[in-house]
Amino acid sequence: MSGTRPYSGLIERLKNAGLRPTRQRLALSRLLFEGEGAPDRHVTAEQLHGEALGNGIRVSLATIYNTLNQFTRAGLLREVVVEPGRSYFDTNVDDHHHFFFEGSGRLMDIPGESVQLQQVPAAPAGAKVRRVDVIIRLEEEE
Amino acid sequence: MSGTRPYSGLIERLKNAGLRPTRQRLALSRLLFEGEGAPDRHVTAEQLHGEALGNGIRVSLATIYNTLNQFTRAGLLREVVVEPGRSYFDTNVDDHHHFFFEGSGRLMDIPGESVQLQQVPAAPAGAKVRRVDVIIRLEEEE
DNA sequence: ATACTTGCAAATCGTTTGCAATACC
DNA sequence: GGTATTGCAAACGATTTGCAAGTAT
Repeated sequence: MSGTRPYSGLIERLKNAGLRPTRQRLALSRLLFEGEGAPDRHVTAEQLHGEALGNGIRVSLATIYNTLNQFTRAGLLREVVVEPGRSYFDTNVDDHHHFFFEGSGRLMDIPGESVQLQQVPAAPAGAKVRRVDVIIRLEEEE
Repeated sequence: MSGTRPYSGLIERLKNAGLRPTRQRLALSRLLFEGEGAPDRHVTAEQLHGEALGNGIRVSLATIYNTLNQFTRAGLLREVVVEPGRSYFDTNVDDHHHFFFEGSGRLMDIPGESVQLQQVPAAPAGAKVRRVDVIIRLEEEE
């Protein structure tokens, strides 16, 4: 299942982000950015941990958390808050919004152009808009 | 500070929601729906607890949590998720969106009409839209 | 009287942290 | 070699839960 160029540009990518390309960071990058479902992945720490273990990658959950946070700070990931008490990380860092399936807890990108705010209200004085999140919460029918 | 009609329609409101109007539920309703800042309040459990204690209302934090959840289920409150690890409850149950001040963790309503989605993408097959949340994240300038 | 609520303390969940061992440059 | 990173286990903060005691109808 491993390709011929196992680490393509991932090492560079990590270095550019100011992160040492360690074994675990590389392996996780691979899952996140080149794995099944990339480039539009939405993972929780637990999920990624399970996936790593399933692929024979030995990483502690603490490292998963640390890595996800570092990647987020470095701009490689984006954190999405939809549920109290659980964080999702999105491999798509561009401007876009989300569908959230309430039943299964699954998150899905909405292509950037298909939601358009007609008018974003002016930010209150002394504040500036850092980001606009649109979450369309879905109920799954049987 | 207590008015002449201390419980106005709150008892009815609770009864209609299928909740017994107990001492603590009434007191909390009063803070939430008739207190300072009503009818547009955004509280965390901790905040409401502190406020209750400050007003001489003896309630346990567990009861605050249970009450907020019951009120939410009953449609008297709406839960807003903006930060990982902290839940806000909104006394405004109508359709509307929020400004979120990242520095202070303060939440503010945006009047319903001033944000308009130009086109809400169709829900994926087998799912229907339950709610659309728009959160405008603000950075406070100095 | 009966069923529902409350408070407390303990339990749980997701996440973070301290620190000794280990890997990277 | 020196610094950054990892893993483990303990610590944490927010929230939930079990159960005995109290309260509403």
